[in-house]
Amino acid sequence: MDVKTLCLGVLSMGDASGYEIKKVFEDSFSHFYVAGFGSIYPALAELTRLGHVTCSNIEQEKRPAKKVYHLTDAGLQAFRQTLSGTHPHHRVRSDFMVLVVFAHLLPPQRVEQILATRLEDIERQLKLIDHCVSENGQSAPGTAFAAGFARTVLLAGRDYIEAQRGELLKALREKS
Amino acid sequence: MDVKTLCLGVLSMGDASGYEIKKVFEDSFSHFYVAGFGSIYPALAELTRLGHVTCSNIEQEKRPAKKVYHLTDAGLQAFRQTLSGTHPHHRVRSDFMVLVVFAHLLPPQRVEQILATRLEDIERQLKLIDHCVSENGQSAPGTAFAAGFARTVLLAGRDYIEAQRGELLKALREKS
DNA sequence: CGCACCATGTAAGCAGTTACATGATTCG
DNA sequence: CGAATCATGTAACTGCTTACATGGTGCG
Repeated sequence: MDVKTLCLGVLSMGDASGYEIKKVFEDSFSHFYVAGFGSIYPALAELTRLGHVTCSNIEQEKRPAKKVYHLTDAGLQAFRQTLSGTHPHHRVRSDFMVLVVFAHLLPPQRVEQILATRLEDIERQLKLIDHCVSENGQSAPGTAFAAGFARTVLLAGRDYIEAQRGELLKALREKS
Repeated sequence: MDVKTLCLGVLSMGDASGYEIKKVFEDSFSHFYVAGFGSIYPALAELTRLGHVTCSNIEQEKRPAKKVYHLTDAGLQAFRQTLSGTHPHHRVRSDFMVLVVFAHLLPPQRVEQILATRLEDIERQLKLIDHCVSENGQSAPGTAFAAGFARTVLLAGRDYIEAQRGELLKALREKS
């Protein structure tokens, strides 16, 4: 699953500019996919070349002109095709977990800070999800399921850290 | 956090060959970091060049010779340094979530299969973690914390899918 | 007056994946 | 007898990140 495919997905929910697509990535997809301008703009150019999207230049007053992209039938078909052939991977790459595993090589104070930072990040993501859910009144059924899934998993992680942080720090302080 | 750093981490737990390091990645780290031979072998070569590890050729009977790597003091110091400067990111890249969000574009049967596959993957990872925990009697305190965290999060995800799958499929079938 | 937001792009570089290449041993 | 395990590596490719480049508007 690449950025091109995700852009098709965003555009299947309505026309948008590259800048607006980036915002959807940040606001709604950030808990399972991250992408910056450096990958989105080239992806949109390539999709235009392939005929999966069309592009209109929209002049604006008191604002820079923007390029609004629109999903074509061929694009929607290609998106469906890609979804059909995609295995439901779910990969985590967590520096947080690495830091925790090797916590005994760090000052306990630093470990405390790592846990606190992780909790803050979780809280931020929870707020993002709640905001999305309250804003998009009736969206696709999958969106609600995905939001609920993410919420549940984040809450479980938060509660675990809060419940076990004392134990971990005690063990680390005892060993040193 | 790159593969080089992770290799230093594995070697901080004891000498190992590239092949054995790969097994540690698969058995113990797979739920938060994935790496293949194509990144591990070049990483070890680079670490040797940097003096972070030393390498001994060990001939074996009825088995190919292997290169056993050993962490140097400089290597451990470099590892600690890297850990100190690493922000505890926790990024998820989930094709599963993408598929769920756009479930309304797929046949309900396929969605059912996606959820089932995800449940199988979770079950597999849970078994891996339980196996690691039971094998490594008394490891570092961070390892136990990390295993518990991963376990908790996986269980929460599994339970959510099991509780909500019926609702999702009902909604999808109603719309089509 | 400085920062954040709106808006689009390019180019260099890096990390990691995938495929290829080789070959003995052991187990079912 | 075929598949899995043990064992190491290279090379091409891909996909993404980061930094650069530009510039008007609105807010505190």
